[in-house]
Amino acid sequence: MEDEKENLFFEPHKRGLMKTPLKASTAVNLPLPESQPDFGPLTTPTKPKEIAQGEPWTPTANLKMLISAASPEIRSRDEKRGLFDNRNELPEAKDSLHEHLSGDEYEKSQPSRKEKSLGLLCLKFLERYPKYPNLALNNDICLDEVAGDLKVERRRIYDIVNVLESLHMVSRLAKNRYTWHGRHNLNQTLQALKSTAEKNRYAKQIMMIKKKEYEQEFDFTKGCSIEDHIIKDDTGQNGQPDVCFVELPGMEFRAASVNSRKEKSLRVMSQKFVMLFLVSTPQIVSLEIAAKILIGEDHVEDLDKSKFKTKIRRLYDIANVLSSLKLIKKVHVTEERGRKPAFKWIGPEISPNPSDLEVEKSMIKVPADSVSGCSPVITFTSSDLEVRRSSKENCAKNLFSTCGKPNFTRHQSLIKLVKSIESDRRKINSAPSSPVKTNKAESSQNSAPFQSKMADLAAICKMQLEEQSSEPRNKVKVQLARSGPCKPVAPLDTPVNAELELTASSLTQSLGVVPLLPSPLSSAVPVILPQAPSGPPYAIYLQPAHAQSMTPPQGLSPTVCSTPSSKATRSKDPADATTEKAAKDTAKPSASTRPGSLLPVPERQGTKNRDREAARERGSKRASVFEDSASKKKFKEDLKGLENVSATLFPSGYLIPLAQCPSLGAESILSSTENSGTVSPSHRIYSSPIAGVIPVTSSELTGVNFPSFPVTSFKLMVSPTPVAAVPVGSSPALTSSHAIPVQNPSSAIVNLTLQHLGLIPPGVQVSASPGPGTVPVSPRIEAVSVAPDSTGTQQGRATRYDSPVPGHNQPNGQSVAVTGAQQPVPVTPKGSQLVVESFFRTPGGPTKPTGSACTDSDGASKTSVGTLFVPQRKLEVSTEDAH
DNA sequence: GATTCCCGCCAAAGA
DNA sequence: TCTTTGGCGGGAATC
Repeated sequence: MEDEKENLFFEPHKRGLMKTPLKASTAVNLPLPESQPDFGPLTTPTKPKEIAQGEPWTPTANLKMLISAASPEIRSRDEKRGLFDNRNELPEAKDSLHEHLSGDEYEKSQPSRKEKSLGLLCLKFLERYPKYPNLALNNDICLDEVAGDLKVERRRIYDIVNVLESLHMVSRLAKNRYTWHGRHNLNQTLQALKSTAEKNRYAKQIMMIKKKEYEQEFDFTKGCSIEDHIIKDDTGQNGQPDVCFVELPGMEFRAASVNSRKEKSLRVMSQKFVMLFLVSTPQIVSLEIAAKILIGEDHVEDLDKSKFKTKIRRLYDIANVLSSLKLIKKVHVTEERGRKPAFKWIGPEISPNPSDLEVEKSMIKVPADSVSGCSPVITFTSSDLEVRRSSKENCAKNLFSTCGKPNFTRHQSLIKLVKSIESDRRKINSAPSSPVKTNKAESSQNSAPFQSKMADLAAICKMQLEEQSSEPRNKVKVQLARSGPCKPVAPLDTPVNAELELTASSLTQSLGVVPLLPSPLSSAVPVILPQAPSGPPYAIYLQPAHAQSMTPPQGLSPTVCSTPSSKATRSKDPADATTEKAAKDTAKPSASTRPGSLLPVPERQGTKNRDREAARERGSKRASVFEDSASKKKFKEDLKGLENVSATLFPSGYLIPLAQCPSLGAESILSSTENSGTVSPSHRIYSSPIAGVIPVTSSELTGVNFPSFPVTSFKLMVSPTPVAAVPVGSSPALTSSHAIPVQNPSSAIVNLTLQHLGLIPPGVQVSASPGPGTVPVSPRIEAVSVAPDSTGTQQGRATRYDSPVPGHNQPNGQSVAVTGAQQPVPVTPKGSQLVVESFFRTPGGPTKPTGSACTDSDGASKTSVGTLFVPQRKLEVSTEDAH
């Protein structure tokens, strides 16, 4: 039926422009283009009021109106049936009613809250456009016009559009103008989101949160505040890079503004929310859990209840829109604590990438997550080396893949960073870039036209890179290299891994990349999501690190661990000792209770602040919100100093190569205090994020195919940035980063990445000079910070530059230019687009028509497969999910 | 009392 | 400087 609408799309903006959105109060249903085919493009929407005036309100109409007002369901049903013929009449009705009814009566006739709901508004909005519009037609959307037509504030339209944009159903064309794509890109987007979610181990996070809840309920009576949850969650997310936004090639954001506030934007939240569904089994997600996960990514600043409430509000907004899209529906999950509002995914099933299934063959298992007892194991294919090797090309490609994306998220922290390293960047940037995204949403569909241009850009970039590469630069030696973060971890983990191997295979989660360090850094790092070979190409941007993010979130994590229950469970594992130790190194600093930290002074400061904060939060949750705010502010201020330091070291806003994730995951595991103990081979309880805990024996585990943790192997595009893994930002990393003078972030990143990938020997360093050619398109790309030292887990962060880098063409990766400093200058949209597409292309994946250099590398692109085993610690409670 | 979520203030970003 | 965007949270409608 939706198809029916195809080709019926009318260009709203051509129908009369309403510069100023009408007041919501006057809102009434307006005729939609679809419903009024008569409307020519140039047709001027009838003005209800005008029409109404002078027209007698018939008793029948009056009755109709009253019924409609009194019974939203009826009205809604009428709308759905397309029988809302009175749409035009409604305004009249209002006026008439106003005249005929007394004040109270009139008020009653006013649209109820439900009628003004965002969901209903979204339905109206959607009615205006065909689900599958003819792309050849002009599908522009003028927000003002829509707002006017729907008689709502433009603000509300933004809410809808932002969510739709997160699904790439619309894309911003220009100020006040969007392009309607309908559902053409929906599946692709969902696929990308799912892959991203897997990489981010959202399923695991959900599970952990649930687990913690259970623990709190049963293990100790002391109530835990939201803050506690959040903090713990944070820990659980170790190192998980915050995903800013998943873009599809050609669908990049156009407005820098869009990126500026990205980290908290409705778009990002919407994507994350959707991701939760895509990786959950059953696909039901409660708002509470979703909020916690989302907040967790925002770190310290979001630890108070007010933030939680705000998040919930936003989730409702998003949920309403998604409901209107028929992607989710509201349900309730009943748990020990009572019913919780939740939403169930009713949208299209997104099948895992075919390639994902391959992964499981031989893998090296590393306890991925220390989080409370559940220690998921990240498995890497034995062919990892090969992957790395091949990754060279990918690496180069990845490093520059982002070139094309001028509009990466740019976080404030980035701005700071940018300033601090501005001088460096100047050297680097030469390429002209425009902040504006040239690509239209449609571009994704019509990339061909850009191919040649993109190819040119790629060539240019390549040249520039080569030039740069020739330049010797100071390099920061990053020992991340081959062993990468994993190395240090490996020894410790070995025993655990063995166990895991025995039991875990079945439980593996498809989290290929697990950037899981809870480190705040992660949030700061922009990540490039590896795309499944078969999956649609997409880029994920890590959320720019907040100042807070820079500080080790782990500080919080320790807290989590400290919980009695968690400790008990964790300690059980023999591996714990080792892992914990490692974790301590990383986490301690952050631990509120542990003053002594390995962190450098700045870090400590931050840690202290954090600790203070954490202590305050936990100890005296009661602190008023105001206090929290004040303290937070103070904390932020305190962090500023740190931020400057860390910022430079850990620029945020990069794309992180997922391929690196494994290592990260390993690190995260180590860093996480909880992980090791969690897995007991013999008897485990599996808890599905959604469903709750299911006791499973090891044998069961192996034999059982967990729906919730389907093992999917995914190919990671070897992103140039091993750094990505770095982001994992374990606190140690931060520390190290500070300690290490990174003169040239890019160089460090490159080295790190290469080493990490095994492309170059640890000792070898490649100088990456950000060349003008590299043109880090987006400012977001920043220097990479590496944390070589402590624990060996380094968390370097690679920042991704948006510059289209021909680098991918260079197998060696030497030429890879990583600009530590990015030029603020945005890359030309075209270039960016090109980059993006090619960048994400996996060999198996959609072939890129464009002959851009990127493609070359693609062919070679390797993906590292990562499997995450998530053996569950025994949870005694199971959640009941409403379906 | 809890859940939903509308509403619009106001600041950031853009033109 | 004005406009566009959109984060945010008060508080009211509903449950």
